[in-house]
Order: sequence, then structure tokens, then C-alpha cells
Amino acid sequence: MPPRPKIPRPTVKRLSLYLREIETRSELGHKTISSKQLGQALGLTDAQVRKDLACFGNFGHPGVGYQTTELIAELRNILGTDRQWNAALVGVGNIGRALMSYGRFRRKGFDIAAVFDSDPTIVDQDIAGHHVHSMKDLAGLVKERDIKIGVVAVPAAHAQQVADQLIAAGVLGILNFAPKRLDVHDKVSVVSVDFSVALEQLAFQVSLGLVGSLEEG
Amino acid sequence: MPPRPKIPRPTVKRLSLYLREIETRSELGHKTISSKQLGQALGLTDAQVRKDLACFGNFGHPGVGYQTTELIAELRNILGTDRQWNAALVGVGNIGRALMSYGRFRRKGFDIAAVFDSDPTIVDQDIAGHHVHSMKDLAGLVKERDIKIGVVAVPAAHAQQVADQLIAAGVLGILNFAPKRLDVHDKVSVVSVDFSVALEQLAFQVSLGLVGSLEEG
DNA sequence: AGTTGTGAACTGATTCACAGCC
DNA sequence: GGCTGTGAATCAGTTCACAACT
Repeated sequence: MPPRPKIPRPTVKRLSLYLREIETRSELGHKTISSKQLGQALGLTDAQVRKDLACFGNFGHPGVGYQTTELIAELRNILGTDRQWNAALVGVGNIGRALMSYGRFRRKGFDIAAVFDSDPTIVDQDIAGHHVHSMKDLAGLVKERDIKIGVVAVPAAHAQQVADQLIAAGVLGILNFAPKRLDVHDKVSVVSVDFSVALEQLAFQVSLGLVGSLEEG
Repeated sequence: MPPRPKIPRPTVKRLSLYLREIETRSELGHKTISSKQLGQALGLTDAQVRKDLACFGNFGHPGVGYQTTELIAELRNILGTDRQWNAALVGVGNIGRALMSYGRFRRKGFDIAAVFDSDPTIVDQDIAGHHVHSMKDLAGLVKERDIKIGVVAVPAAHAQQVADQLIAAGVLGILNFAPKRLDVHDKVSVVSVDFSVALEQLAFQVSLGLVGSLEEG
């Protein structure tokens, strides 16, 4: 099974958008969708949509389009959201608290299986239904609860050391909310969500009177 | 004044990263920084850094590098974060509340000058030091308070209509947290922060055992 | 008719490599 | 020695255009 040719980075981002749009349409009763319809809804060309989907197999039916239920299943499988990922949240500040009560987290297959903070005044409290653990329990609980994902929601100054601890404990991926590039060894994936950059993008575009939109993750 | 050749989209994203790194180093007392140092810190080539910065002028000093204070001022000016932007926040749910107490918002020149929600049970309450206004006051307050930026933090189903109201009221840019593509007419900029996409990026990379990191905004 | 999948052409971005400067 | 700025070359991503299929 050698046919995994190449997957352009931008393609992976778009897969999420495809999935969301098709889920919406499927709920509205649509049985099929064409690359043209999908492209129009997302501001992309039909060729782009077809190229992206063709990276992973021939899901389309010439003359018909793509079957929504079939494509949803394929995309979930490709993206890995049909599996369940246990996650450790580190940092119970603004962002951490918002994430704890954020429904979509769980809906995408991520389960916050443990919460940590270094502030002794909140360690051992229960916040939004989660017990806050001390940082020194991190390694133990990550292994015990089969946690594969770390969520870094601490200030920039501590982000790297928290990431190091998570990786040492065995996580395979990190979702980083700190405004700081994380240096990680190979085999660990990092996705960063950076508000500062988003804000500055917007300031730049607005102050230049720039046209056009920019998807930001 | 024709010398505004072209600005690659990815360049704009990186400018934010440059600014952050240089600010950090400047605070540590560094007077200059070379493209090589900057690139190394951010995982980029030195040529990339120079090309990006050269889009906006010749800030560098051959043999020396870039002066930190000078470059910080230039970058802030380019990005527009040396100006002040009044923003309207729409939606006082999880994300909205987190944004209200999020310091970086203000530090990047964004001032939440008015907060709105459609839920009558929270309209007219004070939350995190902000009075929550009814949606029907939106147009009036946006004009009255010279608001140029709208922040959409409502469910996907209402995002487009909220964006339409903001634009009708006169905002020039929208920061969108709803998992939904916003259709906007020209002259209005949109930057979207999409957690679903970030989560799925991570699930994809981890389940593929993929190497490498991905900056996500 | 309508639609997919894909090689070819094109556009855009990154890297290379070096002239010019300190 | 070190460094910037930039044209040229390379690489990546997108769009085009059409054969194949329903």
C-alpha cells in the first residue's frame, strides 16, 4: 500500500473545513455534494477540493459528486477524530478555564483527563468539574490515564518547561496556547493557537485597508 | 511612493513572530540581532527573515544586524499595533468571557469598548468590568464609540448575521471565533481563530505519527 | 447533460548565492 | 571576519484543461 504520495500542509487545514461543511449539509438532508458546491461554500476552487480529497483515495463518484455520509466517515478517519484522545490540561488561567467548559473539545474526541497548575492556592480545588492536580503528579497521571495530548495554557515564560515535562511523561502531541514557539524533539507534534498573531494580523489588514480574509486555524 | 512591491501572505504572519522575539531580546538587553539569530529562534532561514523585513524598507545594518529598538518600532508601525483600536465584543459565552479578562488584548492596542449579547438574562449585567448591552444598541454604540473592530464570539449559527450587523454599523475588521466561514464584502478584513481546525490538525498529526510543528496563528 | 481525477502549466514562496558594505 | 539586500534558481501549491466515467 504505497499510495501515500504527498500531503501539502495547507490541504490538512482544509480537510477540517470540508468536514464541517459536509456535516452541516448532511444534517440538512443532502445525500451528495460536488466539489463545486463544496468549493463555493468555502471560497475555494473545485479543482482544489478534488485535489485535496484525491490525496487520500477515490471517494468521488463521477457525474454524481461525493456521498456525504461516506465522505464524513473518511474525513473523520483521516483526521483521527473518530478516535478518542485523552488530554492533560496544564494551566488554569483564563484560557484553561475556558477550555474546561468548552464543549467542542470533547466533541472532537478530546477528553480532558487531568488538569494541572503550579499555583498552590488552586491545586486540589475542583474547577468546572475537574480536580486540579499539582505539577509533580503530572508524569504519574499522564502514564496512569493513558494521556497522549498535552494542552499548554500557561504564560509564555513557563511554556517550554511545561512542554518538556509533558513530553518526558510521554505525550505525542501538544496544543499550545502560549505566545511562544515550542522546541520539541522529533516525533512530537505541536499545534499552536496564537492570539497575538491573530490580533496583529487583523491590525495589519485593517490599517492597510487590506481586502480579503485570512483563515487563522 | 510606488515602493510597496508585494507582501506575501506568510510574511505578515511571521512579522508578528519577529516582533515578539525581538521584544523579548530587547528586554534582555540585546541591542542588535542578526537575521541568523532571529531565524534560529523561530525555526526559519536567515534569508527568509531578510526577505520578509526587506519588504518594508532597509532596516538592517550590514556587518551588524538589526537594531532592536529601531526594528521594534518599525514592526509595530507596520503591524498597526502602535495605534489604538476600539473593539466591540459580541457574545458573552465561554470565549467572550475569557477575552474580557485577557490582558494581551489591550496590550496589542485593542480596547474592548462595548460588549453585546442577545441573551436577555445577561443583558444589562456587568461582567468582568464590562456592561453587557443589548444587540439592538449595537449600531448606535459602534458609531458613538468609534469602534472599528468587531469580535464575533457567538455560536456558528448566528455568526454570519452578527458579522452583517457589525459591518452595517461600520466596523472595518472582524476577529471571528465562530467555527464558520464569514462572507463579507470587500474592504472588510476577517481573521478567524478556529479551535476545531486546530484540534483536528493535532489529531491528524498525532495519529499519523507525523513529525514537525505547525504554527496556527 | 454533469462530475471526478490528474498531468501540465502556472503562480507564488523559499532558498541559494553573491555583490556590496561595515 | 560578519552581515544585509537581492536577483536567480528551486521548490511548493494552485489552477487549468481534459480524458474517463455515470
